[in-house]
Amino acid sequence: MRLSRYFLPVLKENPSEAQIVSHRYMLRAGMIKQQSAGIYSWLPMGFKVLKRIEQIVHEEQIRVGHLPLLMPTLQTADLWRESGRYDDYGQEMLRIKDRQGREMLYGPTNEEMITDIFRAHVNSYKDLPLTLYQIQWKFRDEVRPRFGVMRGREFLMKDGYSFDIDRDSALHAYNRHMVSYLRSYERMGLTAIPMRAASGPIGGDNTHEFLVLASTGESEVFYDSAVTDLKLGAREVDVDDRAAVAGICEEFTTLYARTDETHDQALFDAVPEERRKVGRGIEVGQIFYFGTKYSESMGANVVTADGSRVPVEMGSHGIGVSRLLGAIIEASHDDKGIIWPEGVTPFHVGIVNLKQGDAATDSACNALYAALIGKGLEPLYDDRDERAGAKFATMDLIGLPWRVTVGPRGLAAGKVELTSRRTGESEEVSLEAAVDRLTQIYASR
RNA sequence: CGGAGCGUAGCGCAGCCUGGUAGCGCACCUGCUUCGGGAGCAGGGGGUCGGAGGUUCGAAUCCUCUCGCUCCGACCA
Repeated sequence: MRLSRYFLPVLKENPSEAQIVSHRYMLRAGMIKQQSAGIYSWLPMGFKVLKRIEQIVHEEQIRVGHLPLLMPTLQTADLWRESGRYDDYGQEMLRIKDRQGREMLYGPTNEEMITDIFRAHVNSYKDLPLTLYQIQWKFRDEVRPRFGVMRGREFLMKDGYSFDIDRDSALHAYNRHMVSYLRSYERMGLTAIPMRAASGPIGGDNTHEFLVLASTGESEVFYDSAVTDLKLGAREVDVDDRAAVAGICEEFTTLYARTDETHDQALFDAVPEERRKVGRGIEVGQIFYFGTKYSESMGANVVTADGSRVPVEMGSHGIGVSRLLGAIIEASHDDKGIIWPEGVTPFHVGIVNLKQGDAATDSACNALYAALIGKGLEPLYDDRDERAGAKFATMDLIGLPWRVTVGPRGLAAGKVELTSRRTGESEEVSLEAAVDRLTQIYASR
């Protein structure tokens, strides 16, 4: 993409409504525009990152055998009356009447609807296990939306629902989700720690939240610092191997890590003092096993091998996709702007032409641009007629992990400059070497 | 929902107390110079002062109502 043809309305000054760094940078980098309290338009750059994150979530869900589908944002009140949650959910649920006076709602979550789909089409244990998920917009009429996309009213969420014949199988689904989530977050460059959580309005007793450590987080967290060293990495996991999957979960949940809701001071005190940490975290996902809470109230039964009918065992599992943008920025920025991890960056590399209109730099930039595209990379070429400082400032703000600087001085020696946004380190290399390096860097992503 | 604020040009703000021609910086447009970390000079365009009502010869300014937004708290992916 050539910046001169892109839509990137960057702001020099901080919008007054933005208090936390991710919100400020998302506004300043032209990623979002607020339309109303807690409701945002996603401008091209923001939309691009949102789609990258969504793509990672999809890939990791599909990798473990979960099936994508899409349910509507609007639901009928009837469905929610069946589960009893229509009256329980409270003011957070946005209620709407259609022209016939029928009561509708903008879905804050989809347990009822997925259960309705399930009971209509699944009758036998032979169809289990089954995990269906979607990535769809939700609406929760928060009392006090804030922090930009971190606590919006409208937000994009991955919500998945698992159906199993018995408790053991359901717990395996729970564990499988944990592993899949861990890998998703790692691909986004995040350290997200699973922490024992309280269940809230969804219900159920077995639940973990995934927290990204950040000083601006809304939850207070207590943890053994050794958990931050745990990595899933590139290890192969057979998702049907219950023991292997449970083993990974054990590895990630044995060390003490809890939010203030479930904090147990006595257990915490048992952690070696130098590893005992108290901090704040951003919740970016949660998994629940809730048994037959919905299947019983809504009659989602299956026939077992011996011919009896039992309510299906369920779990639900969510990732806050739009919130992740905020969380990633909170976890990865400096005073100049965002620093995107390679896994989610909107463009792989920025090209800065220091002397736009100069025949040599223009043609070198064009060649570089074409070569990168030829390697399957997406460069953002700043071809605006701006001074060097303005171009650097824009690149730093929008946070592409790599920058290639092309100027007459270096070019005279046949060199361009490859700079890491994260470390600020530069190396002078030939144009071809820069392309090779970048190709290598992204080969594994 | 309790408490506290704020709505003046795309963004950041001043002006309001003490009513009298709507301003500044950034951004934008034109020209010249400049050109490796948000350039300089000159010129230019853009605002129903959130909305409605009232007081007044006259309202951004005073009064009433209303809408919107933000912050702190309680609640939450």
